[in-house]
Amino acid sequence: MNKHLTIGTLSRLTNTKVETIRFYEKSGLLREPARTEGNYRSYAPSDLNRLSFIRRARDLGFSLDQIRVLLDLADDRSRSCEAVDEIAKEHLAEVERKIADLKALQGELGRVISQCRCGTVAECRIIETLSPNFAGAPG
Amino acid sequence: MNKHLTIGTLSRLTNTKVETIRFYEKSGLLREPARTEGNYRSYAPSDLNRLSFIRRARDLGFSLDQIRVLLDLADDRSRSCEAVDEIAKEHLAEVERKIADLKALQGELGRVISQCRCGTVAECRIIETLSPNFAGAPG
DNA sequence: GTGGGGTCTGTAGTCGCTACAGGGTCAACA
DNA sequence: TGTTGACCCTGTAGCGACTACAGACCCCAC
Repeated sequence: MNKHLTIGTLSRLTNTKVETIRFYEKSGLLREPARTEGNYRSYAPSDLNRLSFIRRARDLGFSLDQIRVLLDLADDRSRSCEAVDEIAKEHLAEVERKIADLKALQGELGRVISQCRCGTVAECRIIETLSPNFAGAPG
Repeated sequence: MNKHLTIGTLSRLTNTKVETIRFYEKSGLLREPARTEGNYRSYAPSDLNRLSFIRRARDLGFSLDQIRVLLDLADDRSRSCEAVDEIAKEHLAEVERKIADLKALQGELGRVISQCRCGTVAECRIIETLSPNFAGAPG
């Protein structure tokens, strides 16, 4: 029984496109796997672990750079996990910044849209909001 | 009195980098301006209007494609502004989708982080959450 | 031996800029 | 008049995280 996996199998198991797996390899997140005689990539179970880790971290919105660091940290199991905590907290802070930005945007867009009386473009409050003060169409 | 503006002046007036203005031109959002004898771009006030419009729309998060359409619509002032309204509403809906996604992420990240006892990586709940079920470090 | 699926490498596209390199232009000042 | 220095020009490459080809090769079943 051979435990080695083709890239397609890995792709299905981790719900990751084949191209993305190759991209992770090129980016240094996955090491270069062994090859079959026909030059096909041949993955070990540990590669499946590693790719699953990457995908979960991506689902949580970590950048590839952050994941690179997390993977390095995860390899040394005796070290303190402070650094891990810090990356996660920094990421959470950024997510919260984005939420705040988008909420402000949501409010502004909502206001603009609510003023639209759906007449002609000339009366349109959306276009008006976007146009500079000295009146007239932008073009 | 010459009302024509250099790209640098336009840049300052609209708080847009010079490279970005040239990029908008190449992308077809701004038409190619007249040139001076020395081959400098020479902008008319209407270009200032148009660029201001683009920048406000960008601030509201509209894509360049959406802005292209909005600019076209704004040019025909007698038409109904329904299409404008639709673009804005679609954009708002997307902003709201993104907020929902980020909030879900925020919750998940918060939960993961709150479980961290800040011991070693081996005990780290953050790494554990990311790692596949069959235990062990990912590499 | 033929068909169809999988895989290979390499390159280019996405979005909205940003950052150069390597030159030309122009106004002010010594 | 020469020279500085700010501004401008074109063209290209980079960012992040993929995605989508083209054109070839491999492998298995029928």
